[in-house]
Formats: sequence, structure tokens, C-alpha cells
Amino acid sequence: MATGRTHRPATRSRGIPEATVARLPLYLRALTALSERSVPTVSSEELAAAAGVNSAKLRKDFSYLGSYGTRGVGYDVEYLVYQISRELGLTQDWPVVIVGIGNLGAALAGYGGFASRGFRVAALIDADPAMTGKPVAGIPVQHSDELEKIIEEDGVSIGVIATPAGVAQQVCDRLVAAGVTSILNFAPTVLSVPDGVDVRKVDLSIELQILAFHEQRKAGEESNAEADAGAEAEAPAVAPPAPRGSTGATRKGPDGDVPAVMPA
Amino acid sequence: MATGRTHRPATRSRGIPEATVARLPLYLRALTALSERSVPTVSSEELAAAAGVNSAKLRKDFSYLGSYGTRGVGYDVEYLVYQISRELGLTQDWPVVIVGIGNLGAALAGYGGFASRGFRVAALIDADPAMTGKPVAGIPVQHSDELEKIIEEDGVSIGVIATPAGVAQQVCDRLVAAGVTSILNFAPTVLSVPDGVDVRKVDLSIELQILAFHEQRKAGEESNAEADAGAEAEAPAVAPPAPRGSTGATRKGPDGDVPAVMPA
DNA sequence: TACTGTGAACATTTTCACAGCC
DNA sequence: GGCTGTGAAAATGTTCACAGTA
Repeated sequence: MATGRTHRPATRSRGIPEATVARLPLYLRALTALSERSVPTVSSEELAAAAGVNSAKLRKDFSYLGSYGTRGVGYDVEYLVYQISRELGLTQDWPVVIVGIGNLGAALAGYGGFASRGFRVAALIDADPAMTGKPVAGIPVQHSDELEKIIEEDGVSIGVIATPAGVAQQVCDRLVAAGVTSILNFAPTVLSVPDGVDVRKVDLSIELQILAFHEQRKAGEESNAEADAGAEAEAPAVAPPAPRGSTGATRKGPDGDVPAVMPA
Repeated sequence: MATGRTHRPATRSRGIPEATVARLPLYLRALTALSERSVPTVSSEELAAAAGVNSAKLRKDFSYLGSYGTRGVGYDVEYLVYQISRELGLTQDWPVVIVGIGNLGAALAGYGGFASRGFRVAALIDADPAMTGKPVAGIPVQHSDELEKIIEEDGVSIGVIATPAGVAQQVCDRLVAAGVTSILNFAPTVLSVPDGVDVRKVDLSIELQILAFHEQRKAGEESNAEADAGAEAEAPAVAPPAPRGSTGATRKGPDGDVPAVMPA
């Protein structure tokens, strides 16, 4: 079809903040665990602890969904599970294709929470003919020639890209052309997609780098008398290249003058 | 001396906003690509496009690092690569342990951007004795009994948890007890850690659920005359449980009264 | 001229604190 | 009494728009 969502009439969705949406799956997981233990009700404080957020935030989040709690008591676990599932669109089963069945793709295919909570692996797809027919997590891998057919026949609207970075964009283009409108991208590339297609990215090295940033800060903080415990910078492996044509005297650091990386 | 930054007067870290930190790896990747193509300079506009952000944001982000550009020209690619690398703490090599060598752990071990950009896989660890000694991505798997020893001897401060959810917390506890202060968690659990330890989480099913939320919105918007194209809810698999002792009449939806999921 | 760097406006998100209800 | 729901305040993040400058 490729028609549809042309305009999007200013009403930019029925105001659930994006930050809240991103936390709903967290709440849902915590609630599901409570439900399995047959816990009937839960307070915002308890649930917040289980989900790893603070209770004020949780209550605010829930207030965007509606008034689903009972003052003086808390929230009915089953009822909330249902409401959040519905809000997230998990009362239906979304067929998903995974493209690129390497170690990562295989891991995703075998991921438990997949089949269970609202998603169904419609197909595993790989470009390598040697993979074709091989069952991974019980599902036979199909060749990428079949991609368009599968998407159209199964009405797949969510695709997962677990290919090498080099082919991610072309896989993405094919997915979109065939009708996929939501993509989860594990390849370390920026994908460009037309309006109306959502892309979310999961990137190991980015997460690690963010950790390294904070780790470095910690190291810098504790060293003081402990000195360089094999960590803090000095004699960097990479020579600091001067900006072209600079005298090297005027560079301004964020809070005054060139900080750190000054080997005395 | 190796001292220097002695005081750090309460200044809760030298104010680089968290949102900016999270984007630095993106810029770094784009810059590295340019560097490999021997591009000498780049404008905020070009770099922003390559990184998938807008240029005002990028300039603002860089302004927190210092004045590293040249008006009328742009940014020196090599110089920026160095400055961002340093800021992220990537001019040193961080040893990392990966715990849990299933498909996911193996995928992480083999991840290219790993060894290259500032990180070194110090050890692969698995609880299964059958795995011990088996090389994965060229590195022999070690038994979890060795965990503490490895961490202490190698001065590992970053750990990656790729185990099943059930054992993630205990693995986490052991990592922390042994000296790890930054954890990247792939298990679908909330980890509790003492102050001073950073945890970042990567969670497939959360990302998928966020996509499903938006996907559902799209479906809801276009359908109207298109009706139920096998997607929109109705006759939900899960019966909507009423909150205990409710008459079912007073529930309030977010903008008035029970919206959506109303089969006419 | 063509670009960066940045105050100031705007938008979103978090937190506080307390009124309202069971 | 205990807990939710929510305005209002505070903090954080984004965008605008333009002064400054190589």
C-alpha cells in the first residue's frame, strides 16, 4: 500500500510522553513477575523498587495512562498488566523478521521474552546460501531472496537488522520498500529511512564508551594520593594532533585552560 | 606528580551533560569514518548528517568540550577524534570481562568495534565446565571460578553480563565484590548495585515493545476506513480484568473516557 | 563569506509536596 | 493512615537565531 500516514494532523499522538513509553516495558516486566507470584496488588513504592525507578516518576507515568490505582491500597497487578500491555500494543502478536543470522541473530532468535510477550518470529533471513534451511532456535533460516515475499505475505511491520554494518542500509531499504515501518538496528550504522518509519538502535560499543567515560571520571576522582594506578591518561598512545595552523597556545578548555592530559 | 586535578571542589563532574556524553560515541564513529577517508575537515552540518543529529545540537555538544572548531572552516577531523577519544577515556585500553558465553556472549566477544576502539577483552567467562578452554572468537573461555582472580590480576573495571536473567544478580554481586565498577547488563533484570557502580542496560524486548507502541499508533491512525487489517485490537486474548470491586463504570481514560479498544 | 560558539527561548522530563480518596 | 494522582517547581535537554571571527 505505502499510502497512509501522509499528514499526521498536528495531534502528535495522544500525549504519552516518550520517556514514559520507554519505561512501560520495565513496569510490565516487574508486574508480570508479581503476577506469576500471584501478588494481587502493589504500591507505587514497591513496584518502583522492582522496576528500578522512583515512585514519584512511576505514579506520574501511570497518570498518563489513566487512573488505574486505588488510593490507600495501590495498583491491581492483573489489571495494570492488561492496561500496559494494551497501551504497548502487546495484546496482539507482532510478526517480526530477523535479518542476519550470525551469532547475534541467533541469540535474538533464541531470546525467550521474544515469543512470549507479544512478538512472533515470522522468519529468520540470511544472505548466505549455506545457512538456508538450517534451523536456528527451531526456525529454518530462509534466503534473503525471499525477504519481500515473506514480509508481504505475513504482514510483517517490524524488522530486526543484525547484519554487518556494510549491508545494513541496503537491508533496511529493502525492508522499508516491502512494507516494514519499524526497525530495530543492531548494526553500528546510522540508517536513513523515509518519514513514518521508526528506527531504534542498539549499539554495544556506544554503551561501553559511555561506561568508559564515567569510569574515567571515577579513576580521576579517587587518584589523589593513589596516583596513577595504571589507568589515568598520560603519555597517550595517540599523539594529540594540533589543529591545522594553530600555535597551540590559544585552545580553550571548557573551564579555563587546557585541563588533563598534561604530562607535567 | 601525576596529581594535578587534586581538589575537584564539589563540582559534581566537570559538567558535560549526560545527553551529550551519550552522543559523543556517535560523533566519534562518524569522525573515524571520515578520518579513514582522509577527510581533513568537516562542518557541523556535514558531521551532524553523518551522525544522524541536527547541527545545532552537535555544535552545542562540542561547545561543552571546548572551542575545537574554526569559524568559517569547520572542525579538524583528526583533532576532534583525539579530543573526543580522550574525553571518553578511550586513549587508554579498558580491559573488559564478558560473563556468559552463549550466543550473545559469543557475538559480543567477536564484535569488531570492541578490540579496536579502546576496549580489550580480558576474559570470557562461563559457568558451564563444558565450555572451559573452548576458544570463542580466538579467546579461550575460562570457568567462573576464575572470575575474581582475573578481575584482580588484570585490573578489570568493566564487566559485561550476558548470562540468563536468573543468575545475573549473583554474577553482578561477584563482579562488584571483585572490584568492577561499571557493568553493561544484557540480562533482562534490574540489577541492584552499591553506590559508585554504574550499570547500563541493553534490552531487546524493551526496544521491541517501544517499537510496537509506535507501530500500533500508526496502524490506528491509518485505519479508519481501512478497518481491522489483522492488526488493531478487539477480542483481546487476555480478558480485561476489572480492578477489584469495581463496577467497571468509573474508570477514567487519559483524555476523558475509556478510549481505544472499543469495538464500535 | 561561511562557518562556529552561545545566550536566550522553548520543550521535555523529573522531582516535590500535598490535596483527595479509600 | 496510607496511598494515589497531580499541579507547580526545578532540572535537563533542544532549538533558534545571531554575534563573532577566521
